[in-house]
Amino acid sequence: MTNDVAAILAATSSIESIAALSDTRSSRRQRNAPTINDVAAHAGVSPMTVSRVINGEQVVRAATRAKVDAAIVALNYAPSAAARTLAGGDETRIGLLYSNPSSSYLSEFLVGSLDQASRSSVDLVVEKWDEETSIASVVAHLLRGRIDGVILPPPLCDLDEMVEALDKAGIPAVAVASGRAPSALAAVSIDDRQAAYEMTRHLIALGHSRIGFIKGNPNQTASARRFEGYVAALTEANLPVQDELIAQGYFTYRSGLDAAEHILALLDPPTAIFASNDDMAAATVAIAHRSGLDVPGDLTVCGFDDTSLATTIWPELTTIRQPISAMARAAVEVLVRQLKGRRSGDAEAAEHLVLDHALIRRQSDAAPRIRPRLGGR
Amino acid sequence: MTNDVAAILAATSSIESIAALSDTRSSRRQRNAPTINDVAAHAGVSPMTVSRVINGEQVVRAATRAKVDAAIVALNYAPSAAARTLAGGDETRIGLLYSNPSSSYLSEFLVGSLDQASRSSVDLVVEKWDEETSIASVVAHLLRGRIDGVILPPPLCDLDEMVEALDKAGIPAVAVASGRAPSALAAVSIDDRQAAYEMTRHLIALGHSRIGFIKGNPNQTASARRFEGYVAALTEANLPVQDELIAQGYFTYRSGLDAAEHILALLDPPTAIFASNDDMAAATVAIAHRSGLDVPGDLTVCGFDDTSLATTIWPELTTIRQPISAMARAAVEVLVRQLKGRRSGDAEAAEHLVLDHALIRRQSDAAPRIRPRLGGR
DNA sequence: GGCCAAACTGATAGCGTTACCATTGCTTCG
DNA sequence: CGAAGCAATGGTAACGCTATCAGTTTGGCC
Repeated sequence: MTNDVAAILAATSSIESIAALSDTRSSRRQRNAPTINDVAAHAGVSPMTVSRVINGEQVVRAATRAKVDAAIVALNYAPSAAARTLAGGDETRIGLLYSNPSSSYLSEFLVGSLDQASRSSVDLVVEKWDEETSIASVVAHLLRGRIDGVILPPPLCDLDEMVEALDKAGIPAVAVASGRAPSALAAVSIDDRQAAYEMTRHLIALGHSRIGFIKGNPNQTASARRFEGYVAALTEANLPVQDELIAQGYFTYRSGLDAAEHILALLDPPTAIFASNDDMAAATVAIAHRSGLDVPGDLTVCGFDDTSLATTIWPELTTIRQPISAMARAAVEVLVRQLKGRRSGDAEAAEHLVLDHALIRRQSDAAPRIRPRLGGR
Repeated sequence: MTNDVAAILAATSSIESIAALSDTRSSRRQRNAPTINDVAAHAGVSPMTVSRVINGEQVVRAATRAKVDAAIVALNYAPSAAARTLAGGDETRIGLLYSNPSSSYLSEFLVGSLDQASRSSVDLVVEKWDEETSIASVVAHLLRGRIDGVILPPPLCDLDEMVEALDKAGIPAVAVASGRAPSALAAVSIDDRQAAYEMTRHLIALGHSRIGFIKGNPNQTASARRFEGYVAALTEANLPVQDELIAQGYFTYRSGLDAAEHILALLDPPTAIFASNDDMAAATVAIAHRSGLDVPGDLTVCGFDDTSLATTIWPELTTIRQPISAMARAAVEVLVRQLKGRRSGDAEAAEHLVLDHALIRRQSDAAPRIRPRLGGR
C-alpha cells in the first residue's frame, strides 16, 4: 500500500502535475511565495528532505541534494524565518540597551550586532535608556517584551544599579568594553590597560619624556584601566608621573578642550598629550592649533578608540583601534551561548572574552622637536 | 450541549485547575513561556478572545478585557512574534541598504528605522554596500534573502543604476533625503532648497552681504537643491552671486578644509560662510581658528544637517536640523504601506513625504564686525 | 415576555517549518 | 540465506497564533 503511493510519487516526480494539483492555494495565503512543500513537490521528495537540505544536514544523498537545490533555484524559494523559529522552538530575543555613547561608536556597534543577530537567527531589540527613565521601568519593559538577555555597551555596563536590576530580574547580560574585573557577568572587552601601556611606551620610544594625560570619565571603569597603563609605562621607563601633566576629562570634546587648555597653559608644557579617547584628542588638537602650535611638530597628540573622528580631523590621529564591530558580534554570540546553556540546564561560568586592540599610527605623533630627553621636573 | 460546556468553563474559570490540567507540556516546548492558551484558560475565555484583547480590537466587552488583562499580567505573558507573523500571513522583510554615510547620520537613521520596523512588525535587514560589490549581486542577495522592499538613504538614493536595478527586479524602494524631482520612486525628504534659502536669508538679515558657500558632493542631488536655495536668497536680496565666494566641497571634513582655505585666502574674504553640511562647516571653523580668526566674531560659519558634530565642536554650529530619525521612521512606514497596497492589488502612486526642517541657532553666527553693508564687489 | 438585530465570543482550520519516530531499501555478517 | 544493522527518506504532529465563520449573548422595542 504505502509502496504504491511511493511509486506514484516517484512516477510523477519529474512532471509538473503535482505542483499544479497542489495549487489549491488557501485563501489565507496573501503572498504566494513558494513554500517548502512546493519545493518538495517540484523535486519529487518529501518536505522533510528539503528541510534537511536547507539546514545543511549531512545525511542527504548527494543526488537528492542536487535535485532539491535545483528545485530551490527554479522556484526561487527562501525559507520563512517566522515558521522556522516557531517550529524550531527556540525563539530568542536579545536587547541592546544603549545610553548616549558617541554616535560613531553606536553605529558601528549596531551594525555589528545586527549582523551577528541575523546570523544567529535571534531577534535584536534596540532600546535607548535615558537618565530620566527609572531602571526598574526599563527592566520591566524588557520583561514585557519577552527579552531573554541584554547587551550592555558602555557606559551602561558600568552602571551597577542596572547590572544588579537585570540580575535580580533573571535576565542574563553581557558587558561590553567594561574595565571592571571579571565577575559573574559575562563580558567582552579589550585590554585597556595594556593598550594604554603600549601607546605610552610608543610615545616614550619616540623620545618624549614629558607626556600629558587626559583621563576619561570616572563613571566608566575603562578610564581607570587606561590611566593605569599610562602610569605603568612611565614607571617602567623610570619617568616620573607628574600630577600637573594629568587632567581630568569626561570623554566629551568639551571636557577635552578644558583639559588640554589646562595642560598647555603650563610654564613647561609636555611635548605629547595622550587623551583617553578620540574626542578629547581632537579637542586637544584644536586647542594646540589655536595656541599656534603645530601638531605633531610642536605637540604630539594621541587618542584612543579609533572612531571616525580620528580620521575626520587633520592631522589624522594616532590612536588605539578598538574592534567595535567584532566586540558587538562577540557579545551577541556570548549571550546566545549563555542563553542556550541556561535553557538546557547546565549553567556554565560566564565567559570573558578579551579581543585584540591595535596601535594605529597616523599623522599626529612625532619625535619631540627640542629637549630630546631631560627627564627631571 | 455547548451551553453546558460554557457553564463548566465559567465555573472553573477562577480556579487554577484548568491551568493545572493543561500542564501536559509538550516535550518540544523548550522554554516554558506562557502561551495564549494558558492565558485563555486562566481568564476563562477562548484563545481567540485573548488574541483580540492583545491586538486592541474594540469588539471585546470591557469586563472580558479586564479579565484577560489580569491573566496576562498574572502569567507575565508576552505574545510570540514568530507565531504572529506566521499566522497573520504577511511576513514582511525590508532591507536598509547603506553605503558609508557619516556615522552619526547612520546611527540616528538606524535607531529610527529599527524602532519603526518593530512597531510595524516587519523585519529590518541592514546591509552595507561597498563600491566593490556589483549592483547586480546586491540585488540578487536581496532577492535571495526574501527582502520585499528596500530603504535607500543617501547617497544610494541618488545612484541611478541602483534604483534602476531594484526597479527591474521588482523590489519597491524608498529614497530618503534625495534632492531629485519626484518620480515613480517613493521618497521621504526635506525641502533642501527652502532650508538653504532660509539659512541664507538669516545670514543676510544678520547684516552679511558677502556670504561664502561650500557646495556639497555633486553625486548627491540634494547638493544642487541647497545651492539653489543659497542663490535664490541672494538674488532676492539683490546681492550678487559671486563665483569667487563659492567653493566645491564633497561633504567631507577634508574637502571642507580645502574649500575654506580657498575662500579665506581671498583678498576680500566673506564675513560669513555657509557650508552644505556640518563636517565642512567644522572644517571651516578649524581653518578660521588656524588663521587667527574668531568665530563668530570675525567670521560667521553655518552648517547643514545638525549631526552630532555640530554640538561637539566649539563654538557649536548654527545649522539646519534634518529630522533624520523621523525620516527613517517615515521611510519604513511609506514602504510598508506601499508593500501592503501592492499585495492587495491596488498600486497607488508612490508617496512623496516632505518633512519639516528647522534652523537651529547656536554660537557660530553673529552680525559682521565691520563694513555693515556695502553690497558691491 | 418575546423577538430581532447587533454586539460579542468561540470552534475550527490553517500559516510554513522542524522534531521525532517509522519506514524503506540495502549492505553485511553469522 | 535470513537476521541484523545502517543510511536515507517519509509521515505525523506539533510550534503559538489569527482568519473566518458560526454560534451565543445582550439590549431595545413592541
